[in-house]
Amino acid sequence: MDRRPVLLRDVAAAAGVSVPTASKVLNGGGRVAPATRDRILAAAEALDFRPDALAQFFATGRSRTIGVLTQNAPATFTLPVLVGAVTTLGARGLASLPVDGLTPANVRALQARRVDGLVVVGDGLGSPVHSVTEHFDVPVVYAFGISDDPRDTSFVPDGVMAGRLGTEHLLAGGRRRLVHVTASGDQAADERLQGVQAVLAEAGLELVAPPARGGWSEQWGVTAARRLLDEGTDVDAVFCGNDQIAAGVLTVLRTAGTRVPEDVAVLGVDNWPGGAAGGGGPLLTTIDPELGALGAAAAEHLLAAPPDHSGGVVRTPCRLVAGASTGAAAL
Amino acid sequence: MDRRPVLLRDVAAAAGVSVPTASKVLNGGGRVAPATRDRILAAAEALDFRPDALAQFFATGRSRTIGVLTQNAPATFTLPVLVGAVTTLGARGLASLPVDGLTPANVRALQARRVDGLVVVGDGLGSPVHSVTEHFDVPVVYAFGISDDPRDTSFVPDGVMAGRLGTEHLLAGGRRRLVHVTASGDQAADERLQGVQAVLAEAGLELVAPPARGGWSEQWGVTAARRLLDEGTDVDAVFCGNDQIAAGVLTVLRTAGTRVPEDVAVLGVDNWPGGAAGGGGPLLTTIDPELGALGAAAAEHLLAAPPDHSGGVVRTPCRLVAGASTGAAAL
DNA sequence: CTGTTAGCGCATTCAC
DNA sequence: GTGAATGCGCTAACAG
Repeated sequence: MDRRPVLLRDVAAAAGVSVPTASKVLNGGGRVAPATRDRILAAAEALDFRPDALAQFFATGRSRTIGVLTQNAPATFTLPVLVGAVTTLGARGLASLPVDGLTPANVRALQARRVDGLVVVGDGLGSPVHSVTEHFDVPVVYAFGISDDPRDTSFVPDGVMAGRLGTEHLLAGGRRRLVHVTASGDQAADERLQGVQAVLAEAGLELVAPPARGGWSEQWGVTAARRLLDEGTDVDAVFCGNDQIAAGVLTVLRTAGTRVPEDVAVLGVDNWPGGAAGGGGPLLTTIDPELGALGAAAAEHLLAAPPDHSGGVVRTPCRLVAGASTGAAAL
Repeated sequence: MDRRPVLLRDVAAAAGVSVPTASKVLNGGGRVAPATRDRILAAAEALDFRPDALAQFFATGRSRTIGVLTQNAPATFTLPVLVGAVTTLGARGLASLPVDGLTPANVRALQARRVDGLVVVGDGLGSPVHSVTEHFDVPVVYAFGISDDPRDTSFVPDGVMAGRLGTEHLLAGGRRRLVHVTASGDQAADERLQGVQAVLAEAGLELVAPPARGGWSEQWGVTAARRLLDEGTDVDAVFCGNDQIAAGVLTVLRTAGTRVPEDVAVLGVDNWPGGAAGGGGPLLTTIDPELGALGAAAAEHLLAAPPDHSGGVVRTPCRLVAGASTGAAAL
């Protein structure tokens, strides 16, 4: 269980070479005679040599640890990003040091720990993430939030694609009279709306009413839906900016005796538990932003790139989750 | 950005002492004159000294990294446990090395990495986790799965408590005629049932029908509910073994014109998105197993304990999430 | 191609 | 109480 571990010097001795030579070979390294190389590899194999990671890190100056700096860890949307990043790193043999709060103290902690790279997880498109790249001499990537320094690379969900996917789905289902209920003054909302309008335009259509813009809440969904009913707008699909709004809309429509999806289809965004499902299979059709994949993509970027100083914003794809509310799944 | 870092020898020099002395002081260490101690601390502070973590790890032989070995990472219930553990560790300055799959190769990888401890995340109570404790000379703890070696410490959700909480909630709501629909041949199901029966017994009641035991699926919920209706059992609450079953039950009841919660209350377990919510607030009342907290507790155990070789199974508490299906929240 | 010489930064013996 | 000596295990730079 704790016999003296096999050291590199043991391997070297067994192979009849010096320690540095063995080191080179085992690191895939430099010019060594094939014969001796084989001898060394054989010896390492035979002795079950496993290099002391700590010594290696110390000697090379790399920790094989990546910092994950979240702006707001408890947040709903942060978690999947965190998981995606951490598991991706783990699969590559890299440890993660998750730290919550973009504070100077945390930045210092990460520096002290000598992380080899940093994933900064933001809190959505609402507010930019303050760049911390300057404070590190290792690569930094931003996920689910856009760095306020354009030279940084940021990964965010593709909001336009969300809008497009949903709208295409509705059109494919034969809907033609769409309205959009969403939040105002929010970039994510703007992008989704943009996607909606683009697809409609390509189909020679447009929204049957101006986008209804309020907040992200279920309450806003209720309000907007009531307004629609009051105004008697002729509608066959309500595309909501998120699932909460959709939940509010659904409640009102049902209460009013409107059949979903027969009379009106309803569609949300986020694939968020609170609104996305109910008894009898997926209820609400929604767009999943695939935040886990986003976190993974950001992590991969960190590893892949000899810091490609391209910078900029990378939009990662989302996915439609068909449910009953658009008639795509049985109730 | 990358000025030469401040070394311990710089601090020592500034304080006019030797390196070892400075080392002792900064490690909270041994017998040093208060005067010099203060001088050293002041110097460290002034120079903004941060010890090189890599060198420290190397010298001390500890990596401040904890392995997280999951049996099935993509699994639904594994994720919250992972997050709980990883964030808890991170908050304590410990990195995590998440590795999926309980394979010899992965065990070796973790050993090579010289982790200071290991959290093994299982896949529920269904099957025991094969103990890997023997392969490590650092503490190992098991979460969301029970090690097959009784000397290990395992953290699992308290199933009996889940049954108790739900039943107490139903009784508090005035329900008296309960049935229980759950899976068969499953320890988690057994525990929940046990909790249900215990509380009923304490209230001088019993289930109005034998527990209906099938699978964990929504389909089983449908089947069981139909059977109940067919048999005309007089019931005012259906406690389901999980949310999926509850979803099936709900569908049938509604279709049959039974009012929920007026005529019959329905309750699930898991707080699982697919069944737990719908438009208009939390729909299904359910029991949240608090798996994040479970993962956190397991991690804490690893750190807290001078390996308390107590071993055994620790049950972590769950929480009732009141929803509309038991009349606890407005529809 | 190979081995010799250094040194990474810190913590831990011990003398003094 | 303090400092001088030593070693952790490996990799990197040079010399042969």
